[in-house]
Amino acid sequence: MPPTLEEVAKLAGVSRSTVSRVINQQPNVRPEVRERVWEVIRQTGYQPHAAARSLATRRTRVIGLVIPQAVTTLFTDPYFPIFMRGVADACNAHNYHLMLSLFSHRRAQGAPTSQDALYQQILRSRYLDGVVVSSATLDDPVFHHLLEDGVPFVIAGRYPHERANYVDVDNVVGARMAVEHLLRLGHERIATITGPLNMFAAQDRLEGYRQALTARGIPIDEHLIVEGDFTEQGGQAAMKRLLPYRPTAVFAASDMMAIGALKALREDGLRVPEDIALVGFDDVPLASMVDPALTTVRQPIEQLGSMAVELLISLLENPQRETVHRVVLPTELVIRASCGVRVR
Amino acid sequence: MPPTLEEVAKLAGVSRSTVSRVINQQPNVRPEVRERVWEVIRQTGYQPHAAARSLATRRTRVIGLVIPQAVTTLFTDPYFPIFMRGVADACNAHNYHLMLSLFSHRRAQGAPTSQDALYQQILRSRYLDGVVVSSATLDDPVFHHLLEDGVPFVIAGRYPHERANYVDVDNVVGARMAVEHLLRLGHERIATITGPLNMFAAQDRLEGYRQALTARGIPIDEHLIVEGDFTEQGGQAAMKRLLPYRPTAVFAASDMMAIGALKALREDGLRVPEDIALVGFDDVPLASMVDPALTTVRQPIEQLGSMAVELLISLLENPQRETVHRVVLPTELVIRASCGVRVR
DNA sequence: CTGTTAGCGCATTCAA
DNA sequence: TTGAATGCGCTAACAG
Repeated sequence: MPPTLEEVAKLAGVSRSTVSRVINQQPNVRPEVRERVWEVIRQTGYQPHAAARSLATRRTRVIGLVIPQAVTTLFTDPYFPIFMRGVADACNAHNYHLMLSLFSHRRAQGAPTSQDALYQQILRSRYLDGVVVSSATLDDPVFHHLLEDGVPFVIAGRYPHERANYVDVDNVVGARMAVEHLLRLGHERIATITGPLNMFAAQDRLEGYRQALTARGIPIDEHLIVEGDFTEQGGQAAMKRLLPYRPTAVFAASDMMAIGALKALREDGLRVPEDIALVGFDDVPLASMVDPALTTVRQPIEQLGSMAVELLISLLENPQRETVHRVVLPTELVIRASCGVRVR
Repeated sequence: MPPTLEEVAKLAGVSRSTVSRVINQQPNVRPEVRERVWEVIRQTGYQPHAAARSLATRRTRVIGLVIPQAVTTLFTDPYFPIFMRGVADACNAHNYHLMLSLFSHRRAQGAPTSQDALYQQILRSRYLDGVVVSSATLDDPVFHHLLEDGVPFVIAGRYPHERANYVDVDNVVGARMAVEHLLRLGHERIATITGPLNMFAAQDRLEGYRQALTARGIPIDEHLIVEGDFTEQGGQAAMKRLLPYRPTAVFAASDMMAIGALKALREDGLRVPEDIALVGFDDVPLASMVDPALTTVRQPIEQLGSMAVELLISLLENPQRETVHRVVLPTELVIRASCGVRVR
């Protein structure tokens, strides 16, 4: 049996309150007493009981990372682990713990509980001080529940609700930079493979594509816009549908889709970048390792995760419910071989 | 303010105990009373307070997934997300929650706390009912702490401690099958790129390699054994070191290393499988997508995660501390193009 | 500066 | 079958 506050107090010859003050770094404890208490804490290996503390303080120091409908994407795309590392690092740095809520597409066999019920349970049982939501679709019910239950939350990705705090990357500008680069290289028939359009990230990248072309006075050809799903297979399939329309360049809204497109082009005997230029988005590690190396838009994925957590924590620790916080991180064009520019 | 047991009891016109019995599915409540209480629970949206419940029951229904020294590997290798999906699914299925403890290699800036201190804190604060440990090295201090604190735990991967429960895949047999396959194809100068040898999985795969050769009466040539680190870059570097010794076939202990090796071979102008045969391990999604498609050893990664959780839960729910549980899942040779067999 | 007191919300004896 | 009483381990007023 691990020691309790009570026991530590007895051993140190003080009251529980004093020990409590010591472990909570509160003032108003005589230095020598403080030292004596620390000594006992060290010797006994005392550690406060999390549940007891939570019950008293009404805070858990646990934040949840909610990833709704864990589509296959998440597990093929390197985005996810990198993002999570950012999240985990920030939690560690601030002494918070991380609860992971992944909801698989398929209903778990043993559980009669729906994803919706699981949300409710986790959110309302007050396991969590706050929540980071990632990769949700626009209409995900989690937002409804979060708002209704008044759970503080931060979204990784834009979300246009008046009470939604979020951290996002500048998808519009990133995509525009990519397409502008292709335009500069002389391309005019530029196609795009979008992400699933029920996600804002996908919508925003498409918007960037549109803006770049429009600014150049090039009319949008809807045949050159095909919806993908952020996966490699999706990119490959989308590219096949694009081929009949003979684009000279393609902007894929994710690196994995670009890699899929690369495959489709190869199968069709087309060379990249000689016959067709290709640009991706994300700059995942794989992007620089494929042949030809992918020109792409780098987004600070890990930082996105850290920032989301840090924003959430700042919300938790100074509750200024009035203001809504939004952060947009910049993206950066990384030029490699696949767009046809000769790199040194 | 969410409702408490007390309030529900009042509304239903019964005592707290009765409501408690109802939510905990206990017998000895008159059906009509039970129904009345449920009705109030539904209407109020009552949900038990996790911390209060934990304090009383001394159980949290939270299990931890501890991944020590989150080396880069974890975030490039698709192994990790797939494993985690298995873990998360099993948790959802059994109504447990998942706490993720990732410890980054680099010390988080804000935190003066060492990884060791973080372990202590998480384990001893009784946030967790039990722990699944993955990807630990042999000498990781977490094992010491777990045993000392008496926290129930299951390791994903073999661990030869008398009190250690684990779930593993049959790395030895898997590796042996891979090498035997190469032997059958007529190869005799078979090299291997191992994983980091401070992990049992790496050791075991090397052992399988040795067994296959020895059984065939082929002496082990230490020049043909090079240590990698499970990453693509590591595989590439290892392959380069191997080239002077002119193997005719290579068994890489992970697919990512095999892909790295592929790259090194290409750079050297060698064709796979014509000039040199290549076999990997894992069967990650990427394995079937590279060119040539990788012959590899499939391990049931997702199942490994689920089984680890299920074993842990069974340990938690029927505490038979005497017995130690060990599960070894089978592996399977998947023959594709990179080994030089013509596939239909 | 320190101790006493009173909950936090629930499960669980024990009586009735 | 039900209710009243007790305590899980801690924090936070409030006195002193």
